[in-house]
Amino acid sequence: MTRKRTEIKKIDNLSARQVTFTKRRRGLIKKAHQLSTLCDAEIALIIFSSTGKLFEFSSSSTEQVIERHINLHSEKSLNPSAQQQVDDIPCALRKDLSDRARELRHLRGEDLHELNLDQLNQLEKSLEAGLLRVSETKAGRIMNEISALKKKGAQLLEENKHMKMMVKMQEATRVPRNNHLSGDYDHSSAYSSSNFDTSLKLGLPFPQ
Amino acid sequence: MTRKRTEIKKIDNLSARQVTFTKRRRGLIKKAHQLSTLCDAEIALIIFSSTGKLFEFSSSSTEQVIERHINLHSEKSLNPSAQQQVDDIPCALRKDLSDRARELRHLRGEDLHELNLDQLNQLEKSLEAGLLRVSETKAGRIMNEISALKKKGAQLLEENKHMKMMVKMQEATRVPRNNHLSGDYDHSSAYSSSNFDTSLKLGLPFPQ
DNA sequence: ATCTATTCATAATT
DNA sequence: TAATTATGAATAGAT
Repeated sequence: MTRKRTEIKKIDNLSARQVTFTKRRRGLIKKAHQLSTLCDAEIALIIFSSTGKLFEFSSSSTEQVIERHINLHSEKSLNPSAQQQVDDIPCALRKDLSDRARELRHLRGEDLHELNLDQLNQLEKSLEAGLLRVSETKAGRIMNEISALKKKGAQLLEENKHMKMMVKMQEATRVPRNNHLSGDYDHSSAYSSSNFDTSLKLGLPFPQ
Repeated sequence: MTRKRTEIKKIDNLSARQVTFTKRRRGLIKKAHQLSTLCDAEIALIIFSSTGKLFEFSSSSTEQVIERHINLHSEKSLNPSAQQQVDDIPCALRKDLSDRARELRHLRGEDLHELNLDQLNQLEKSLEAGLLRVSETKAGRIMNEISALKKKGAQLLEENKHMKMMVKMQEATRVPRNNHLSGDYDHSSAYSSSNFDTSLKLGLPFPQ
């Protein structure tokens, strides 16, 4: 909303999207808070980022507002009253369960004969979107690993140099004061070998 | 926020409060919509006015977002095992339910931060396999539709030819035996027009 | 409801 | 990642 009029459609660039998400999320929560205070309204705001992270604001408690919302909606369908409690809930659960199982099968490419062409198209879109996100996440993860390894590598190189210098110095003064220097050598050796161990552990996240 | 800096505290004057509520509520919902669109976030916004009236916005469905919110919070608190005896089956069901919900979210590319690189690779493979199957099924379905349409087209062409011949013959013998031939013409016309209807219906599976 | 002066939010930039 | 700034957007008060 500044420097340039912003078109309201998904921001392609990932990092720009993340920055905008952070800024606008803050702004939105601020406005929600202001509205609830100024006008004495009860507000719940639930935000899941595209990476699945949860952000929420509530004037009271999110659970409380959700409960109020659910109550309002269930009042419409709450007449066959009492005896369901033990019986009906498991039934609804079962329904949910089988719905999700079916959706999972479809996402795995099973039982596709149940679907018409429109549903297949929709499913294809959903799979493509999911795949894209997974690939993006994986790429990001890998880039992080690589840069961490590079950093570690540079660090090790540095330590290597240092060690070589130590060894050289030691050799230069080898014959005189033999006992003292041998003690120094052992110490630096133990130090560097423990560092190599650490680097090997850091390498392990790639087991393939 | 204009004409004068507004202090964020409850507006005393009732009508001023109502006016502000209306204006800011609209603004808030607009911003929520923009955020969800720009950053591909899943958002639910629930607003109860001080008079108890409900206003809501959701990028998908409020129920869906609420469910996701509840799932996230209930997964954290799932250890106390003892007192379940009667509740045991529903509990197992619930576990199943949330497991499947999680798997579905992952397949949709949500909450991927929960997964390590191995799991991401596995998920990617699964999505690719599913996508392949869906694409193949879709392609097969489309090829079938096309060949059915072609067949129908050929059939219609044949019938067309036949009709033309009939008309020609009729014209050649138009003046004599006028009544009889007119009856024949009507009959074949009705027949062919019903066939055109059939072909149009077959075309419908492609609504795009 | 509409208008406008002003503050606020934020896209681009650093 | 965190500030800064120029400008578009929201809105308080007036009509």
